[in-house]
Amino acid sequence: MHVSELAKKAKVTAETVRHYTRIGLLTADRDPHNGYQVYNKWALQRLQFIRQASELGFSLKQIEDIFAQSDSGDSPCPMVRDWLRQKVPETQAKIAQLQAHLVKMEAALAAWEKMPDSTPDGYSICCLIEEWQDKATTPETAKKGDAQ
Amino acid sequence: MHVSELAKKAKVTAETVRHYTRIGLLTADRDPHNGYQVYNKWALQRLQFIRQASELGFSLKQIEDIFAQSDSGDSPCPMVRDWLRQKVPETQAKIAQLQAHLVKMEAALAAWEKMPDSTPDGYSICCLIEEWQDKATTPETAKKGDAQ
DNA sequence: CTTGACCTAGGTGTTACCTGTAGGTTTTAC
DNA sequence: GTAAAACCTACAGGTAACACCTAGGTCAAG
Repeated sequence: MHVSELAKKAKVTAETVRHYTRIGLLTADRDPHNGYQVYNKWALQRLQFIRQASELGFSLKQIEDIFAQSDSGDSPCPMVRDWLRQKVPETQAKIAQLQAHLVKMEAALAAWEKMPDSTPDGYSICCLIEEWQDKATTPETAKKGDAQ
Repeated sequence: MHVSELAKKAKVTAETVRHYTRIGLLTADRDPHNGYQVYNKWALQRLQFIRQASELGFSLKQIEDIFAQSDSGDSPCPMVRDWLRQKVPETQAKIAQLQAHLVKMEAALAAWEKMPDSTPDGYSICCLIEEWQDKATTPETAKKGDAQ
């Protein structure tokens, strides 16, 4: 099958398929007739695997490593397990951060119902965002974990 | 103050300050003596604003727009409010997705305690990830049905 | 006067794609 | 029976939001 067909089957864009092919995550034969990329069913399986892993938060680089391990005849499972164990607390942290933001946003939206729009006066840019700086900057939730 | 001092005060890296300056989010005077960038307290305020907005999920592009609006004498508040209103459901969706992943990961880790590592056999790449494909993907989402 | 900490500019690297261009192929229309 | 429309392809370059690197200029201390 060609790029688009494979893409449809895996519910990704054709460009994504090309991207994965470019970086070597997928391999394809060439149709001698027109030079098109031709994928087989193993490519579909790999692609589905990539999407699964990707959705779980694995980077394409890591997925490449998994494939390399697998292709060299070793089980990638222990590696994957280790990564996942790391990912659990990371994901929890991300969720916590997003939830904090959500709370901020909702509080802000609620508060702003009563606040007038502030015209910039040289002191403040947008009271809507600055307001929170005072109340909302997390005192104990150090956000140094932002920089990855 | 120079780059590093400003960076320290806002708890970002000097590179970040330079980046924001390069793209015009921050402005600086030049020390005529040596050509160093010199920031004032308004720059610090803007930088803190950028960080606040950024953490709320605004892109630098959007922040640029907020500044442009603000600098042209109009209140950016209505714009910001609208964006935030959009962001709330988006954030909720992200949280839901992450939580789903978390559940998957934890379930997988638990299940894998009892599963053997699979050596690649040509059929499967890593059972640890593939296993879930069956359980975790929406059951009715049959992936055939292509009219080709 | 050298060491080390800081600064400059511009450039490439990163991640995971997306967009744009130029052209080949297949289908539909007359 | 051919010509335009519709759809496909490949490859180059762009995007966000920085980080890092090169190669050098500057400044206070020893």
